[in-house]
Amino acid sequence: MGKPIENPVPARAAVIETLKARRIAPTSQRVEIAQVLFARPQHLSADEVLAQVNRDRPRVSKATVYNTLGLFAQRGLIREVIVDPTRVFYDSNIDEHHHIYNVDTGELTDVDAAAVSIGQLPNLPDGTVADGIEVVIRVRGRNA
Amino acid sequence: MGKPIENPVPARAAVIETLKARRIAPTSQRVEIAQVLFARPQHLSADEVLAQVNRDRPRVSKATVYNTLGLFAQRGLIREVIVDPTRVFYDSNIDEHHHIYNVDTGELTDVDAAAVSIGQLPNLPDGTVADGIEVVIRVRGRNA
DNA sequence: CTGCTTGCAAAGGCTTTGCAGAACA
DNA sequence: TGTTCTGCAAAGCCTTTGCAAGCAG
Repeated sequence: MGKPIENPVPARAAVIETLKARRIAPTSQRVEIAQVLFARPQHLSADEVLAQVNRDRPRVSKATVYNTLGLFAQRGLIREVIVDPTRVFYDSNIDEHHHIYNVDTGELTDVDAAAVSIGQLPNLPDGTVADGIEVVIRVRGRNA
Repeated sequence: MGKPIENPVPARAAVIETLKARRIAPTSQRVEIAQVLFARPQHLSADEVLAQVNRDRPRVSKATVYNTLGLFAQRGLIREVIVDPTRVFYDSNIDEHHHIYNVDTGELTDVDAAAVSIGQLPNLPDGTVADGIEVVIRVRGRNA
């Protein structure tokens, strides 16, 4: 017979390796959160992550979700997307890309980096170094 | 002698015209707020506007500042800049341009639209229309 | 043991809201 | 007099923090 139920999206072992690679101790809570995030490329608010992680039963507290998302972002595992003044989105896709933000629905859509060509960067203030470029195309419609 | 103190930056009359042009009733509070905003192109948080308007004496309440900034933004008189999860900046310059945001200092700098060339836009989700494009270059340094 | 983690609850900071009184046409 | 606006205070939301208990090495 095949193996019993396994690989609860994505493989726990793979997630643990990812965390270790960034020098993040793979505690059970962090692994749970990472599994939700890396199930697929997506944009989730802290609250959505909290809800998904604890879908069936309590696993991680709110404080830990916030701390962990902050840690992951700081370590470059995920990316913070600031487009909505009411909440921060965490993007599990860290490949260079941009976003379309639907102001009416709150929906966030990816835009391939290649789809938006950016010319030479302007001069940055002295003493500063670029930390990232984000292009946000705001749209409205449908449920306007 | 010259005229007595006048033109408290910018001319009250000009501001009133600007408001009327957008069909905003020029109440004294709105005019006070508009004068602060349009004294020069700048980026201010609601709290900063509140402080400047009431610099010498109470003129406008916090609630009215928030309501008014929201109204001005909605009417296209100013622009909301979402780059910091802790507060919204209001930009009194509505000409097409982008921003450099210093994550460490919270400083916001303008980037001329011409300094960043954007290629053709990607396809927008159906039923939606572009509402604006914002390029944010995050930098860190100096007081890192 | 010693340091890192977690969780609960409280605190915080920004913004919105309810509603009564004021202002204006 | 009807409508719009303002201000105060309370409420709301998302996020952070303080601190004691839990865990891992």
